Amino acid sequence: MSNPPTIKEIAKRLNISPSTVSRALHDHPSIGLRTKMRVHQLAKELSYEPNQTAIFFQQRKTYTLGVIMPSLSEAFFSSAISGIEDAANKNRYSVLMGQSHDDEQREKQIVETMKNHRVDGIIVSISKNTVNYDHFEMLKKYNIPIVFFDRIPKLPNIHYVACDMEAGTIQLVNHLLKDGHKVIGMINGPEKLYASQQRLDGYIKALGKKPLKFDPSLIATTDLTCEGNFQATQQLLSAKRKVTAIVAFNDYVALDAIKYAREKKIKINQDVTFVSYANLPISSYTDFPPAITVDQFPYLQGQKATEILLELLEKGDKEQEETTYYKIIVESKLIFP
Amino acid sequence: MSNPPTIKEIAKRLNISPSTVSRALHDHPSIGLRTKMRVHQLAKELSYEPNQTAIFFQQRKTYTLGVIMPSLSEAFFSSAISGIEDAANKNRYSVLMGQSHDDEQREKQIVETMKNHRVDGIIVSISKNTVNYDHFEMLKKYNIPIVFFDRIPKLPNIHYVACDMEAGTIQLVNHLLKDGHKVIGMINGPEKLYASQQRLDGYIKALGKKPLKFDPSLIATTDLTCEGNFQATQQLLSAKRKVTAIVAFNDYVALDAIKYAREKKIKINQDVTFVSYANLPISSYTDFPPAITVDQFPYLQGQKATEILLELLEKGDKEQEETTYYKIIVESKLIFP
DNA sequence: ACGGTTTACTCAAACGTTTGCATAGCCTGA
DNA sequence: TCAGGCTATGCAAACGTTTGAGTAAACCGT
Repeated sequence: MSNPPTIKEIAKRLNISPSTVSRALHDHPSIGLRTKMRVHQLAKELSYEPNQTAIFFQQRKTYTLGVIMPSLSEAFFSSAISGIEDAANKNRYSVLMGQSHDDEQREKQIVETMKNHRVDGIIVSISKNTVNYDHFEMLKKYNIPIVFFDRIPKLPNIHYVACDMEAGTIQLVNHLLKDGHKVIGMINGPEKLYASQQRLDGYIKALGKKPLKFDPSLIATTDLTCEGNFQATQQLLSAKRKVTAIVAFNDYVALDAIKYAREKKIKINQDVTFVSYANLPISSYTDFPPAITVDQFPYLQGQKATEILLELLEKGDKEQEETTYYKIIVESKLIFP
Repeated sequence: MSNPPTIKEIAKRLNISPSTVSRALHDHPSIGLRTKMRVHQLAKELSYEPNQTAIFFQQRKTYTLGVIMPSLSEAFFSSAISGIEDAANKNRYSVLMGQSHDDEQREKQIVETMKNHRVDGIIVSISKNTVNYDHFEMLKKYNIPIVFFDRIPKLPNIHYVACDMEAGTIQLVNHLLKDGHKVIGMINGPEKLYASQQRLDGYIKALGKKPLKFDPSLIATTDLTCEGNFQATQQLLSAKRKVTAIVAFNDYVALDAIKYAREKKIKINQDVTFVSYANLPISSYTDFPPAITVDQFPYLQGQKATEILLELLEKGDKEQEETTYYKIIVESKLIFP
């Protein structure tokens, strides 16, 4: 017999029924000690291992979590994934991965595949270009819970984990104000990104309280390309009111902005203070890092999202109708490189 | 009926047998056109979807690849993973992920989990601390092919994809020699790493041809921590023979080395030229990037590894005993940031 | 009209495990 | 002694799909 040993096999050899073997292996109380021992003994001898696919099939549960991210190689997401994997692994779950490349079709296809694989739950950071959420709504019918991560769709009754970038931005801007900055510019990301909105809202709220109201000409947007970043920087630096600080959308944008500013002979963090978001490892290697960066703790967020998903899975079995939705906000923190 | 529709369900409603339905759905030639239509029709109406777990179970195939990396968040690996996922996705395979954190036990456990999940094949970059390869050998019994990636164990008869860092190093050193450098130091990684050996071998071979033979005092090793990097740099800079170029183990090491050198008022890439490996995105943001960096194309390597694994899977079904082993070497390339 | 092929379908087993229910044997207490 | 209650086990169905083997009916040419 070259095939791996099965419960049936063990049963036959011991002249008992498969059900007894199954129960013996699970230490079921109604199985005699003697039989239990014999079963365990033989199982070890044959180095029996349960066929998980059979169990998945039978139990309608795969102990697998689906994770869908726009990109697997981007630092923020890969940190998150690392946190997810660690948390999942600790709870004996496996992780099935997919990357959407910010393509709605691909995202749909991945969701489909994961549904077919019967993952128990899904963590997803939606694609920038996804405008239709049917593929996520559909999962409800299949009883597959979703935890949205970082990029959150505008849907009612969803679970999510994200960083409150509005609050983070308020903190950040307040810090700048306290340091005496009066004219603070912002290089924001594409308007339709939720992340951009949050930053903008925080920026406005923080400034709104102060006499020097919000000035739209101090907001530039970038498409996140290098050229876009330069252009936005140029726009801010040539504004009528001289900015003394610039809030950049993230560290990459900040570094480009700094690069541009240096070419214009501006003294970084003296003439103009640059602050941003992310806390990439880069910062410690560059000579002119942003003065402050808002860390979003992607690893922690990933962990948190996983824990929530696992909780949902546990609950799902017991109380079918659970109407409280997790809306977890991880606090960001100002880092001074 | 709240449960998802099954083949049986369709069969019952149409008063035909499940086998007919199954074959109809697969466009089996022996099913009448009329019946086929009726089946497809009803399947669509009920929005039938095959239960993959049942199929996995029945076919002993999961269309899933296992990927084990030391870390999911490190740039090199996450790029590789991105390549793997893209290649797998294109071939309708899913990817199950695990990170070993360079821990042998965890690696073993992940292999175990993946075997239980009945992944069809595995791509693995082994942990630094793995000294025993039984868990990989064991997979042969289960007919699960492995493709080793980048970090390759010393085992006979294995498939692997890696970058020939020896050749890359030879190229790199030759380039330095051509530029007139006479005394070239090296900051190498931990000796037991294969990656370190390759770099060393390349270094020696490149220098061996020249009159200025290989000088052991020009080799420092680092444990890859920041302090280790500084220390190694110090060692090289204070060597009796004044080095005019330093080959660093990777970009991170190089950046630390450069940082240290700058503190010692050394003019980067003038007094001493720094070169390294990786081509991290960092390089373009830092003021003093390594003058040359050897790109290993992790994304491409990941793709390649996946393609090989898929080929193995196809072959495995037909010719059980295939004795040719893939040893794919991806060529590295010198990049001048 | 009859042997033989083709067409279109059914049957039943198989994949490996779990689990509700049945039951045989034994013990216990009144 | 017997009802009742354990203890240890077996039976069989179920999960959903695929597939080899079998077969009834229709069709063919002669």
